[in-house]
Amino acid sequence: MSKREDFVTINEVAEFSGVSKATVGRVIGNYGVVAEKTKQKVLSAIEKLNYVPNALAQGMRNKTTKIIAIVVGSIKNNFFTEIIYAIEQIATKNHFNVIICNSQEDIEKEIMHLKSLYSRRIDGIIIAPAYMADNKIKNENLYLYDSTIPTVLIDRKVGNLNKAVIHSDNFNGSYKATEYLISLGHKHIGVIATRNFITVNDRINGYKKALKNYKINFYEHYIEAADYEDDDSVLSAVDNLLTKNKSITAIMVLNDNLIGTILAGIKRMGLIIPDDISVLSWDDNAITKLFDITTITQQANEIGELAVKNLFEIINSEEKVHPKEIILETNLIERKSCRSQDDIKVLQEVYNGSYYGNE
Amino acid sequence: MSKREDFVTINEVAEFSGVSKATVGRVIGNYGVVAEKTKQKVLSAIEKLNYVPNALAQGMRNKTTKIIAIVVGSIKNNFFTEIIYAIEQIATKNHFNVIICNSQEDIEKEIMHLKSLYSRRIDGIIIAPAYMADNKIKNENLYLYDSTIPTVLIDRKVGNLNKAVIHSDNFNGSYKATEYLISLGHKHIGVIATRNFITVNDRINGYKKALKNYKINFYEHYIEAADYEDDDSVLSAVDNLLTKNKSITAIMVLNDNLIGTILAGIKRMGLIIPDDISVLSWDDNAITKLFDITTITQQANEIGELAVKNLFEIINSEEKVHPKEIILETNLIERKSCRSQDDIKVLQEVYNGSYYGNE
DNA sequence: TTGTATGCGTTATCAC
DNA sequence: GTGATAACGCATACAA
Repeated sequence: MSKREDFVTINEVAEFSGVSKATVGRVIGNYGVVAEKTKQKVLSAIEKLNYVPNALAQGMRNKTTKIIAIVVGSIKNNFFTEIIYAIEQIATKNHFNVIICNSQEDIEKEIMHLKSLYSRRIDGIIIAPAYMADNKIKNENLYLYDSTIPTVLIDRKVGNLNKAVIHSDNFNGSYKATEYLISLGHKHIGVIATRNFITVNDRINGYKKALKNYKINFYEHYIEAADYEDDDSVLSAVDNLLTKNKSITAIMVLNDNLIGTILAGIKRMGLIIPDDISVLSWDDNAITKLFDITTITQQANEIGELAVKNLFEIINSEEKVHPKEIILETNLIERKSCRSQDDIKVLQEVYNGSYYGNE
Repeated sequence: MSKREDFVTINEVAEFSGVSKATVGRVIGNYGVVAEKTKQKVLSAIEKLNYVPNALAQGMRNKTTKIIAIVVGSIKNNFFTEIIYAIEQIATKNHFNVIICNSQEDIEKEIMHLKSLYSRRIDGIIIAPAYMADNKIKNENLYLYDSTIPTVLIDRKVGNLNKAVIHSDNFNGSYKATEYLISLGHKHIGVIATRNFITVNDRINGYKKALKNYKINFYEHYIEAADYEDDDSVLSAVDNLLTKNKSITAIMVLNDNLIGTILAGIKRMGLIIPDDISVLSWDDNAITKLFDITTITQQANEIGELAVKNLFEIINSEEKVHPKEIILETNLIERKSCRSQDDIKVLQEVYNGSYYGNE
């Protein structure tokens, strides 16, 4: 690799303006005293030479890099993109740069990134850890997660790391959603979700809890797994769920990147929403909006904002440990994709003749 | 701000293993000769102390940072996200970190970012410049764009910067799209587009050229501007276009982030696609797929890949100047949102009785 | 086979 | 008011 040696240094500025680099430093750093005339000489030299201080050298000297990093599972995921956006906005305002790292939900890749970030001595890390519900951080890597670099976890909490965590109330969000469907008279509620993330687990637990509280049977086969990167797996999840379980009247979708394909699958089966099947999704996006899908939303923007703000708080604090858990409420946005079962009962009774049978 | 001074240095490793730091350096850098026994001592010290070399110091010494940056208008935009994703993938494979910068299509912000990146002495920059068709780079900032830091421009070409550029063939893509609509018999084709980006200009020019070639009148009022961050502006663009110009039979949408709202607007007016109005969009996303919208696609992933690959080529080359223009073809994905006008004519003739009138 | 010494570009203390 | 200089952590030429 070719090395570039063509950046102007403070020495060249000093030479050009006929003073020592100490004086140039005083002008740049705005400290000490400099004669007005000297100052002007230096400033004009800086401008003429296009001098921009070397941040690496500053970093070494000052022990601060003005860089934070954000590590997420995928930057194609809407939820993360919105979080990153919020983080970048605020970081920039504070004159920080943001390094993005994509773990692809792979722990090895995540560790590789953390090591690289650690070596850069960045000032802070925001991470949505790629840890599944059943994973643990290996001892040999613990120093990367539990370093003295200020760290904020988002979206997912990891074991007993003593770090600030910011995430949605997945359990209650799902509980509310299930409760809502139950209130419409649904008793057979299917679920489609991706793999074993902690967040998804919480959502499934919320669903189970609601069923239990309302004394509704839970069936393991009402839950179908799907891989959002594989459309076919999503389509066949819809197929399986609805053909094997004829009594299902509503589907809860626990991940936002599934809804598009699920709608396509439902359409393919010739079913109408909400007449034949009710649908409730997670997170809001162009599709849920356009199709008037009732959905549970997370405060992605707020998660991002809170993450940076808390990170800066930690960076600026003298304390070493900052345990803290912020749990954000989810919202149920009621639209037109869920139908009351009472209507259907009426219809069925009409159809069966029993409704007017009493006349 | 609290400074951290708790990172293990090469000196501590040396001390711990009872050798000089030069020897530690030899072990880490895998150069020179080290006795096997010494090597083991050092390695175990590194592991015990969790030593990770300071990349800042390495950067100063080696004059390379292993960081590249990507500067785009918005990281919420699908097109850019896909490009960033491709870049991040390849950069990581090459042990580079990626800094993302969001210019919000604001030149001042872009310059601020470039200055910051310049100060970090990063190894390369990929930028989608925030320059409108009529903008020029001020002389005082030219050094930021025309620095010796390897640079690749994407999506948009800027004046006469002697840099590698990678972008889609917007002109011909739009020409093809217009031609396709004309071939279906459309003569009154409306356009909805965002503001004055060079890319959009090219697309409009392609549209005009096609009309001209097929001897079809061009009307300025067939082009409506809309702001994708303002749903109302999009809705009223649809409204204006279709109520003021009753003869329009097809709409071309020149930016992908508009299509969702435009579909909503069309639906609101009670129009059916493609029976009442044909729609052709730009870029492919969840919505165009779900609604079977015919669209022009750009090779976003390829643009990202080519951008990094060319960037690395420049980084590894001895040459100083790398002018180059790679123009990627767009594809017309024919789906079901555009209807042949012949069908309609037939229908109209049936309706008017003239079709069977000759019998 | 290993150790010593120097420079990368800043910042800031100390001396004049 | 200004200049000389040390230190940050690493890589490596040179010495031993």
